[in-house]
Amino acid sequence: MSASKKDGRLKSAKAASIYDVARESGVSVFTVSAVVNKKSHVGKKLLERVESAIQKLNYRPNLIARSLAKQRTHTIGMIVPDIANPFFPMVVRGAEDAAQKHGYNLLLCNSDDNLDKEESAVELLLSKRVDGILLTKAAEDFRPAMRQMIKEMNVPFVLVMRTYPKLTKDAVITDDYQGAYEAVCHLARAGRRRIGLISGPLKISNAKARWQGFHDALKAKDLPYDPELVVEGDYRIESWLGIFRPRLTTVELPKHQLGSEAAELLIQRIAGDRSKAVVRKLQPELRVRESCGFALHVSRTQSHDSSVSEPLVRAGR
Amino acid sequence: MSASKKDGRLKSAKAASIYDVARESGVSVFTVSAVVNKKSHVGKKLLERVESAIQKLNYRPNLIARSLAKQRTHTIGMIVPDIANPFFPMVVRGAEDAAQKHGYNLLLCNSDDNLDKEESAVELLLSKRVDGILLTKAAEDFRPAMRQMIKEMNVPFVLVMRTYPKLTKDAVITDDYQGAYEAVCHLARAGRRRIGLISGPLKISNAKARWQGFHDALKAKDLPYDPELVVEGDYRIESWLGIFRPRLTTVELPKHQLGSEAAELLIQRIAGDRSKAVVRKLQPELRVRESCGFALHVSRTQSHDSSVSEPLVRAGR
DNA sequence: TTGTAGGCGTTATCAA
DNA sequence: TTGATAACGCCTACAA
Repeated sequence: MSASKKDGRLKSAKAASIYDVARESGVSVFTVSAVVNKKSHVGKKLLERVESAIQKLNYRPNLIARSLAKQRTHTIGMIVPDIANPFFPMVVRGAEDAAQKHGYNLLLCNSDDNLDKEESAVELLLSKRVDGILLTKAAEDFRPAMRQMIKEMNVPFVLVMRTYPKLTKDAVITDDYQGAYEAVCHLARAGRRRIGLISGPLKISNAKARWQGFHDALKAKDLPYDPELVVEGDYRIESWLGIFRPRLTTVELPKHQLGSEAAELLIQRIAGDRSKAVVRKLQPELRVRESCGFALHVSRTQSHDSSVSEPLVRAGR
Repeated sequence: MSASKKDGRLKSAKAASIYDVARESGVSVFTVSAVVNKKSHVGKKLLERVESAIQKLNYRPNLIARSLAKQRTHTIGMIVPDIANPFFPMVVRGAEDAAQKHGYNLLLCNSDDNLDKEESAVELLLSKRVDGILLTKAAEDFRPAMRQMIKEMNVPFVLVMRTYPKLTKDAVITDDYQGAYEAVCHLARAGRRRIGLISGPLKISNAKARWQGFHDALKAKDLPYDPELVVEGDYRIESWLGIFRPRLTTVELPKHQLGSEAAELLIQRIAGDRSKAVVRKLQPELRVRESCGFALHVSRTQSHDSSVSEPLVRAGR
């Protein structure tokens, strides 16, 4: 009676259930459940029998059934505009790291910044009974129907990169204005007088905020604003940027942190935290490079992210 | 009896179930189920009653319960080494597109090319009863325990980017040898004599295959092999590459296709296709740039992917 | 410490 | 065309 042969027979059969284990070890399902979940003390004898039965049948708890019984899936839904857009992988990674740490998994959806896709993704995630949703936006704004959903939703919801004034939901965003402002100030202090900006499309609120910070800082420092030095690039430009000579001074968005903080916040809510909604503003990191004349590294966050950079401020001579 | 008030009350309550809908509309759960799934003809009267009840209660089928009953989750598990590695986002996007098209979702895991994490990810996915698994590898090889699991697994399994000789499982990989070989031949035909290679770490089989193709092609074309012209970069180098002047000729891996074909294959298996395992070798696309003296675009695949490039062959003068 | 039985929200079988 | 009712695999009072 070689086990391998027996296993071979069972191969294409259904996976063993808690009942199979109970039968095999001659105990009740309760006992098996207690063993599997390490709850309630189980006598040594039974424990051993159950454990060997589990081994023998290669039993693996069915998390779907557990989810149904406990009304918890330990799954987080994450909607991003496009995972292939270089901005998001690190955000997703941050979220996954935090999720993983707390025993959660990520169900990933791409919305292409298309409001219909976004809505149906939310619908789907709700039907799949995820414990919470991370909604990441790049360009498009919220549609009334979506705002309504978000408001009435009774599963936790954390917005990433976007929010709107009257929203009473959690959000994790970057302090774009401040990041640009400080970058300009820094360059000005370094004696630069012709400071330019490479940013994303100005119709996007983040890019607009950056421009505003850039603009206000110039004014504060009594420097001229020269439209010629403002480039409204698309986001793909960013991965160029580290190799220009002289290398450009940039403002790095804490992408990994963006994802991980959002996930942490979400998980806190899932755990039952009913305190007032928060909007967490993350500070970008100024990465000073040769373009500003000397190498100084000002770290304002403990960002994980150091591979790809979000372009922002550039100094000419 | 304003509906909004009633909804307000129900807000933090549990979501409506099929029983609630049945009660509300005075029919059996069967009828509701039939309406929801558009199966079995339901009389016009009942249909209307059920539909309005669904509307009123904001009923949303519980896909967890459905999964348990149907033994299908419509979820695919996808394991990647690191979504933040620029190679993978497009692969994941390809998989997601194909999955989405067939009504599947993606549960994403990062393995960091760490065999323990990889194994526990597989375990978890199996426990979550995903319908199939997409395993993407970059560097590490398969561990015996893993090979065993893959072999005995009774959920479909498609390997991406890696396989091994005796494996009798589906895989989608790139024809690295051929890609490099043809690129060199092309450059040689264009009259180039000093041809160099920028590749990934040579301990990785793909990079090795590329080097081999590069090497063999040089030999076939009677060109000298100069170790000085071979750079063993890491993969991050690739996103630089489009802006060098003269721009380098590269071999693009069909990343999106890699993901989508793998997912399509997997879904086919999930649907019950029991035919012999296949190893699909995707042909890379040679992107000819100034570095080879003229601009010709040779397309060998219908790859979606045109944003970031996988560096490969470079011609000097 | 261990067992029994009901519930979680669907689908599916078999009658009516 | 509809309606009961038993799975699906797990958790969890409540009992023993």
